[in-house]
Amino acid sequence: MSEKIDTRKQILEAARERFLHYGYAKTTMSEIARDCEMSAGNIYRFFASKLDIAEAMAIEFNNETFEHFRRISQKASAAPDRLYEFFSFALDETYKKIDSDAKILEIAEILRKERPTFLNGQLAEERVFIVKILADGVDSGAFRSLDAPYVTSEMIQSALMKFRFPQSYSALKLDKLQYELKGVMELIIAGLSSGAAVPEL
Amino acid sequence: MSEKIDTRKQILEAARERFLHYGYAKTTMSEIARDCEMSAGNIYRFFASKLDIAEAMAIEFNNETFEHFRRISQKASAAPDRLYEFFSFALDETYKKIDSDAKILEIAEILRKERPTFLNGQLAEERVFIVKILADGVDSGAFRSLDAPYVTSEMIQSALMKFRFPQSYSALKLDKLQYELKGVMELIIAGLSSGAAVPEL
DNA sequence: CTATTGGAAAATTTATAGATTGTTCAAACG
DNA sequence: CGTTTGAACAATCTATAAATTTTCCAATAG
Repeated sequence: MSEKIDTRKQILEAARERFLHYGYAKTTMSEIARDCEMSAGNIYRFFASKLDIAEAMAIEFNNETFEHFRRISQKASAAPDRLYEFFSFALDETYKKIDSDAKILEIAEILRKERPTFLNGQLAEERVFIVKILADGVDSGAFRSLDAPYVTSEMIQSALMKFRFPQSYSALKLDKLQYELKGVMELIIAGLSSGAAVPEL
Repeated sequence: MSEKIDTRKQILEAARERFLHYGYAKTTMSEIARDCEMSAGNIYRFFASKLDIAEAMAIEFNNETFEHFRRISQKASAAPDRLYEFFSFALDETYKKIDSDAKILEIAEILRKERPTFLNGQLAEERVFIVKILADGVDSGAFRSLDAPYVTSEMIQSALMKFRFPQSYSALKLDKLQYELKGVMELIIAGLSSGAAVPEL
């Protein structure tokens, strides 16, 4: 049973190396299989498709990032600072990873097109951390009380989409994106602040 | 001299009909020229390239929208309402136009790829109206005083990009986009409100 | 002299035949 | 019995030659 898990890991590892080195499109199932000393057909006992290998890779890939997110969301610093640090870290991390390796962008784009729900799932997971920061901020009095913190976290994500997927949504360089993120973040945090007047739209 | 302008208009009109009917890629310079009873080569005395015809079309196209923007920005209603109306109108208008005709999206996408600065110019023009609304809001006391209204308008545009180019930046349907716009707008207007506390980031 | 043309060069697109690849599954294996 | 294979099939990609299109410009027309 643990052997099955090991084989899965082995396939994933072989795929990762190929994908990052040659790109998703340019690596074949046979190549991955050869690296694992098995037949291509056998991979399908562990992954339903090539796309699912990419998805599994992305999940592993994001798990590291989520670990950072958790740490940031649990910091002792003020909620507004944590909220900014959260998105600031996400921008730097994502931008640098993709910038260092065009192959990562290829996989990200493919998943965005072929597995649109996967991305939504990832965003939903991130919302957990955002909601935590919002709740802390409300408790500490830094933020006004929120009718629906979960919905608010969706709106924050919506406004900051451009910075969460920098290379997909714009062609701006990191420093320009950082500058803009800071500006938008100031507006959002001001909008969450205790004194802010929520309009009736 | 007025004849030159007329010819230009004629080319533009012929191109518009072809582009909207058959799409940008599927109409050729010869077809446009034939409609105008001239040779393809002669078009180049009026437009430097086929792309420039599309760009000129987009400018005309946007001028109508800008007229609406101007009207909204000059309304008597409260500044926050005008700000919301501005982006709400932009969303509805853009979404419906593109939804009614896939050819318009084709042109928009081509301009986005081949003429990235053109789009920036259009956004800059829109900022004039946003700055006006912001200034009015500051004067009336609805908004807090702003260090740099122009920069603030850039940040607002950045946060609302998704709604300004709905079909390019997401696959959401109009009602979902309207719902999200309202939520993000509430946050932004709250962030602009007199009581809002601007953080030091 | 300017306006316009028609054809030629360069760039791009289309078509398609051939090869490759993702995926399935009956048969072989351990 | 559960694993694994390798051949088969459909889908996709590649290469490239032919055709089309954009763009330019020397020659022509007015």
